[in-house]
Amino acid sequence: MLDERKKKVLQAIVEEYVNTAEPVSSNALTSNHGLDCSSATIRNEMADLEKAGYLDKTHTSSGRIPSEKGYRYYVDELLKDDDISLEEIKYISSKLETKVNEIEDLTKIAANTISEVTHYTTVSIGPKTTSQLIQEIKFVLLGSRMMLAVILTDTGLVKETIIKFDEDVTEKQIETMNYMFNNKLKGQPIETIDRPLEEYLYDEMTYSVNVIKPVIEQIKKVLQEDEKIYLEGANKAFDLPEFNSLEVAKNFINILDTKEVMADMLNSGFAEDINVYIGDENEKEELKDFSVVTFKHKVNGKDLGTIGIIGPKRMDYSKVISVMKYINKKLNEIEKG
Amino acid sequence: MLDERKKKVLQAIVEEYVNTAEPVSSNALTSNHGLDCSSATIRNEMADLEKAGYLDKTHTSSGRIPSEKGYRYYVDELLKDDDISLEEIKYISSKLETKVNEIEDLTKIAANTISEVTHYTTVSIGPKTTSQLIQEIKFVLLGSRMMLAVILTDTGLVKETIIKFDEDVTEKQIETMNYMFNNKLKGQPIETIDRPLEEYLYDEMTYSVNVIKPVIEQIKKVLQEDEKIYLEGANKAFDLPEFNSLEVAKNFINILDTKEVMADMLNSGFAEDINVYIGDENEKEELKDFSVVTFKHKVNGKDLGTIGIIGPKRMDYSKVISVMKYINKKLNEIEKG
DNA sequence: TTTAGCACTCTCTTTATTAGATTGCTAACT
DNA sequence: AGTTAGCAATCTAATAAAGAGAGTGCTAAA
Repeated sequence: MLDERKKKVLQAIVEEYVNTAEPVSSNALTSNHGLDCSSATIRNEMADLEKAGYLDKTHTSSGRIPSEKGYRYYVDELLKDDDISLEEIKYISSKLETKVNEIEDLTKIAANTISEVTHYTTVSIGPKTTSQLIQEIKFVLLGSRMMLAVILTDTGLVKETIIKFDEDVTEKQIETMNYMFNNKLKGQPIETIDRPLEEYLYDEMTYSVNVIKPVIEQIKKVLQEDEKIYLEGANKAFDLPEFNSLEVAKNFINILDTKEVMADMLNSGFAEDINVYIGDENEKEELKDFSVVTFKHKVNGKDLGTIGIIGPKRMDYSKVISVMKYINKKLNEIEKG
Repeated sequence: MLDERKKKVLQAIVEEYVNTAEPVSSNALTSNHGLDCSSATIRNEMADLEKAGYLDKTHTSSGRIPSEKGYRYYVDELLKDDDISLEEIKYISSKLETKVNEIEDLTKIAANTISEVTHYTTVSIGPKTTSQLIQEIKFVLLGSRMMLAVILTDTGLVKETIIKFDEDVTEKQIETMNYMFNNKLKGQPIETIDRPLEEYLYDEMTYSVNVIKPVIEQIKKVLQEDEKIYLEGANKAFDLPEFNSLEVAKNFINILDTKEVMADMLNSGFAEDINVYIGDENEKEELKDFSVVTFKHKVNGKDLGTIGIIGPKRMDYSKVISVMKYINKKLNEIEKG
């Protein structure tokens, strides 16, 4: 357990380092941090904190930087979650009040807003289709060989897909098919579309496989396909000094380009709605030099998508978490009001 | 007019520089380029080419690099447009034969293929909605306060949008509205949805403005909204030596992040189907240090989207153009066959 | 017209030097 | 026992100097 002064010193070092990106010297802490003692005393405290693993040095005679353990302690114990200005509140409110018709757009707007306010790169993904129930399926004939299938889920998600046929189909065929599909799938989880069901549909349908097959395949495809990942503010990272190394910059761009890493990151286990992964805490090898904060965006318990911030370990955790909490609150207000 | 040997020297320098990214010395050209003369002779030719503006030096005693004029001459006169290997042909063919139901997907696949084969970053955009005719509009009621509008254009593009109402609407209302909209808009260019038309619709419709207004607004919005821009292989640029400068790298990421620059680039005037813009030839200030090759992808004269390659001025124009031409040929074959 | 030869120029790399920042430790102070 | 001043030791980062290497331009000969 850290005593009060050690906590203060650790907090001051994290905040100072987050601001300046330079190792923090004992001298720098004597003023403006409410630590009423000399630099020598702070040096002693720093040495203790380093021994305990909360601080690191870049070289023997450098100032200190927080270690991952230090950041973790800061996030768990010292963080301010109301680090948000009036201007920021205004900006966020105005952005979120934009009317949108599709859930994914709302998540995108939230991700964009977070990126704008925090100056970090964000990635976002829509709600997971698996785990949702099919509420209704509608077929709309477009021309004689093309159809649109619309699938509604219980959480209000709408999925559309175009289906093309190799032969002409009639309104009547479409209607029958639509009835069959709804009959069988309504209220079912999306994973339901499995082999037995497919066989049932093939059996029941009296007409050509040329018609029924593309429908099943395309619906399966659109329901199973990975959600699109949206990126915001990729360029913002390049304003940070840690990205002045080409290797880091290249690495970062590579990560953002690898959709699987991003998707796994956003979909990984959520004990809390807001999760912080610092450096090595990230499961993915590629992310071990970065910090990630994910934010599962829910309204009334319904999953509406996930937003992730990727930045340096020297991230302004207070700002990021304050903004996320405020956005969460605001979104729930809007949805209910 | 350049004599045969000067052409050969210029061509050799462009190709050598494209390969190595190093200024080309007179010595490097004496072997392997079909130039049967000494380095001193080549030095004389190089001096002439430099005076004429086709070559540049990085410093007084360095080898030569092509100037923008040099690249332009190469592209116009010396380019090979069959610089494509059997493996590449096979790879491209297999990628393009993937069945797709939506036009935009085809353009995306083509852009992805180009990026994979050339190792440059590509951006792509779907067909322009303006300049297309509305073929049909379908309304589908989803629940009691939500509707899906599907708009078909003459080129086979399908646009969908969800519309939400503040009051309950009936199937019958939707049907009437659908009839009115089709009656008025079928066969019309998309720009048709203007003030007078809106007024006509408001007048004709007997029911609540709460119903008709969101429909018109949302349809207008979806038809006018900017096409999405898809990016492929942003990380590939970082393997090129010209991106070893942080400034250039940052610049590049900034450009890719600025959707307007990309959209303007892809939508700018097309005398030809394939257009090459070298450095300063780019209209956009941001692109003046890069080269861009755009490729308007058409089948049977129908616009299906545009793909652009962004890379260094030291781009492998022969490879890029060969690949584009082959893809163009292949896409037309597939569409017709 | 082509080529060999060579001085000249410029970059890039390596090494050395120096100034500056910060720590850790010791000893004195409260 | 905790705090502080003082100072040697350590390391970085910036600057300067020196030398190797690559390539050109020019002159004069083939």
